[in-house]
Amino acid sequence: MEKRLVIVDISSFIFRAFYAIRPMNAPDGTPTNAINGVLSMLLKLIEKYELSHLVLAQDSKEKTFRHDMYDEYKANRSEPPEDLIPQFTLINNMTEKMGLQCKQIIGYEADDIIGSLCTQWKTHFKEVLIASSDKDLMQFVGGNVFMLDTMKDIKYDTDRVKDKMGVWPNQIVDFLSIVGDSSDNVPGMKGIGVKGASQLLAQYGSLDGCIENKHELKGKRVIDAFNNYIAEAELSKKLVSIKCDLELGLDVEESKLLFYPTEDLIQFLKDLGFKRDVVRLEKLALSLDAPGEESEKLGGVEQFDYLIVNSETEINEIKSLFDKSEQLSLYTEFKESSSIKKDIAGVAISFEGKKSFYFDSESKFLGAFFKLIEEKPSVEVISEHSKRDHFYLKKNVEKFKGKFFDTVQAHYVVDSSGNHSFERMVENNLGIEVSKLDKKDGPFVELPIMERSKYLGARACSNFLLASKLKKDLDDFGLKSVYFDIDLKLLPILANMEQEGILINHNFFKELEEEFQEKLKGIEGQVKEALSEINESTEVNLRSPKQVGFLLFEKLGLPVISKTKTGYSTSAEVLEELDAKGLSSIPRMIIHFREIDKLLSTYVRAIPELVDLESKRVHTHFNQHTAATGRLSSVHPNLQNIPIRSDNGKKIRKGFIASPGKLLLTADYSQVELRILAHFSEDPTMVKSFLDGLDIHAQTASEVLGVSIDQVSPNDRSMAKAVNFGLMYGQSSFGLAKALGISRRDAKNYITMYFERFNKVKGYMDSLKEVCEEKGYTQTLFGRKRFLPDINSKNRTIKSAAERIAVNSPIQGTAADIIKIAMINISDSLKEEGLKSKMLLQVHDELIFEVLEEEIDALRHIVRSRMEGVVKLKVPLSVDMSLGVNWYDLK
DNA sequence: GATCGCGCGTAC
DNA sequence: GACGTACGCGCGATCC
Repeated sequence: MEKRLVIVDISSFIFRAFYAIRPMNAPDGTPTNAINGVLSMLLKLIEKYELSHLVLAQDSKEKTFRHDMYDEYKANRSEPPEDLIPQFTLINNMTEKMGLQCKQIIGYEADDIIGSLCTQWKTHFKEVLIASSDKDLMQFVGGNVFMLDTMKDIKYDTDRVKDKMGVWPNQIVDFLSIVGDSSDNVPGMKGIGVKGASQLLAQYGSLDGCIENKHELKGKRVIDAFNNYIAEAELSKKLVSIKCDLELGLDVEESKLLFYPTEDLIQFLKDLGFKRDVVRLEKLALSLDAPGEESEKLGGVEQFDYLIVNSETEINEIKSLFDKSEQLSLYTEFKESSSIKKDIAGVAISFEGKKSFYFDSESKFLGAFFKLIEEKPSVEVISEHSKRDHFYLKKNVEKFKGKFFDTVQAHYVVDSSGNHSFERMVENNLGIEVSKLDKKDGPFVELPIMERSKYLGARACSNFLLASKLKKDLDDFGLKSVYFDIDLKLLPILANMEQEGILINHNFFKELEEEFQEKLKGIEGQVKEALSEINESTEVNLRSPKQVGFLLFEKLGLPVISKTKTGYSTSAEVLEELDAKGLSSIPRMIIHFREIDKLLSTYVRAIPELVDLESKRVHTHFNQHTAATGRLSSVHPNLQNIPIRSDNGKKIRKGFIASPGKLLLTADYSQVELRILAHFSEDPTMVKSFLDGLDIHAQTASEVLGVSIDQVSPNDRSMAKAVNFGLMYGQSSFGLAKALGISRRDAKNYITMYFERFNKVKGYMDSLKEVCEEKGYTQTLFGRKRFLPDINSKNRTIKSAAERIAVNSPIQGTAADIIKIAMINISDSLKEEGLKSKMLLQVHDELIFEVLEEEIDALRHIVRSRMEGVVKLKVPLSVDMSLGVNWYDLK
């Protein structure tokens, strides 16, 4: 990071904050508006201006040398307002607890401290910024010194000063000597104002220049002034001149910004009633260094040491590092990026985050390194991508038993929002920039070896440092258990599932492709025919929403149902509505075309492309750091959205098959999210219906409609089902009405009746929002956090969106935690009992296994008991299981 | 020719 | 504006 000093005129901040912010009080009645304002101005500075050093300059309480020169100095100042007085000390306490450097020198004003800092320190910094509203300080602007108006976000350079004041920075002193400064009771020269002074200075350069050329001056008032008030001008000049040679007694490095929200500070702010600032503070802290770690804040790549291992000397050094270290970081680069089985191109390791050792893939010294790992099974391997490195080490280190620390996963557990790329993690947490491979430099293997060792070495070192930082964060935020007991344990299990893959019936996909191809041609023919009947011969690409919109709404003149930001909406919902109007047969045809085309392009054609040539199976990748709630995601291909709802779509599942002699076993949690809702809310009606093993949706309908459960019609049940689901997403009456095709009033009634019947559900949801507002995050049953800064947004739309997330995340996230724990326990049991059946896939509430026929009963037993036994809730967890030769025919 | 945002649709 | 979490296709605009 570039060195940037900000000097804050703290008195100026305090007064501006006091007048800018409406009165507010701590729980004990103390006024707090200035404190709050100063805090947020300081935080804004820290967040926005990338400062590395900060000094607060404070006025002396005693009389200053200026009072000695001039009795009347600042004589026009009234006492500060009553409500502000008690806040001064509190602000001092606060800045002290923030660890900020505050400078005060008896007999001098903040201006003198600022002037001295500027002059004496400016060569140490790339930039010096003065945060004050005192015009006098503009005299220092120039070169790398700027003045900052933090309220208006203006950074004054010399040109801006000239614009604002009419004179250049080096003329500010003379300018103020002439016009005076009413706020400090500086007299100036009577009869000359702002305009006159800037004209004079433009012409003669300085006050002395004016005096020398006194006889040339024009205008009665100006001449009078220079005849009578020269003494006043000279006194004024002394008053507005700022001392630049004060003995500061402060070392540059003592002003380094090491701000960290300590317990003490947080408690202090909580006592003042600043709940939301605490959240902002914690968030900000994530992007800053903790105190005491500044030595690790290295400038960048060139700060690390890079060794290429090419002799016994390095191996011996590594050996001695192994002896004294409990961790090492390892960073690998693969020859081809996407697949799990590809060979590595190079690997760098580091034991302390300072020095790295690089091995090329062909290095004859790798064997020695692997042997050292094997001899030290207790070593913790810090990795950025442990699923990948897990296989690398397992392949090369016989009986590899080491444990991993995965930094991406830790970063995600600490804050599941945002970007977990290596470059961002390292930059945001350590302030270190690491290079990225640039495509135009060619692939990794083609770089010179020095470059290879530097690239991976910098990553190995910075990942080591990152791990230390993240371990501290996990501890500070109470997230160690989520990380170590759930996510970290799941990673090798996911790696194994990915490597296992699932078998594909290639011929089936080819046949289905032809079948769907034919269907598409048929539909295209129908569309053409229908169009020719109305003498419309335009060619339309049915895959283009734009062209479809043009056809339907401009050529055919159908009524526009809704619009997107780029044009007409042609969504299925719109097409259904058009079809219902019966004006044209085309919308229905497009619905059919879209359905088949979607299946064909996204699944039937795409999946066989991803079959691994060796294993003949598809190996999806499960991401555990992508979904903000704690869920997994699946990519390449996504096997978590294989169709099941439509008949045509469901057929695709026939293409996913068990290996010969094996079967697929699926096990899914029944209504897991609603059960979690029942557990959390403790709603007696809902809890009871789960305890009684009833059909929850029918039961809901019966409760809401006040009829017995056997009087519930299928339509009633599906209404209830929609409400149950919508509920967990924070759906409004508007949304429910749209989903069910009923009026908004009916939807609203239904929801009202629902909450009357399920009274505690409402209370639970409200409490989720409240707790989130207070704490700034939501939590799952197992303690996984999701931060929601938007929950306190003043923008209603943003706030309600955050509220819906606050309602949904604990439920969705708890379900995600539960199935993750089940996977860990199942995996343990399979190992313990020596079963050869494999877990292949996870689809949020469902697990898919490939099972040997002779292991069916044993596996069924393990899966059920482990899934249902994850945690004891107020309602039972229930699992349904089926068996089949493919993913479609399940019994 | 590569990249990206958009509209749309699939899953839980 | 209005239903939470994902991934990914084809189109078409835009960048190089």
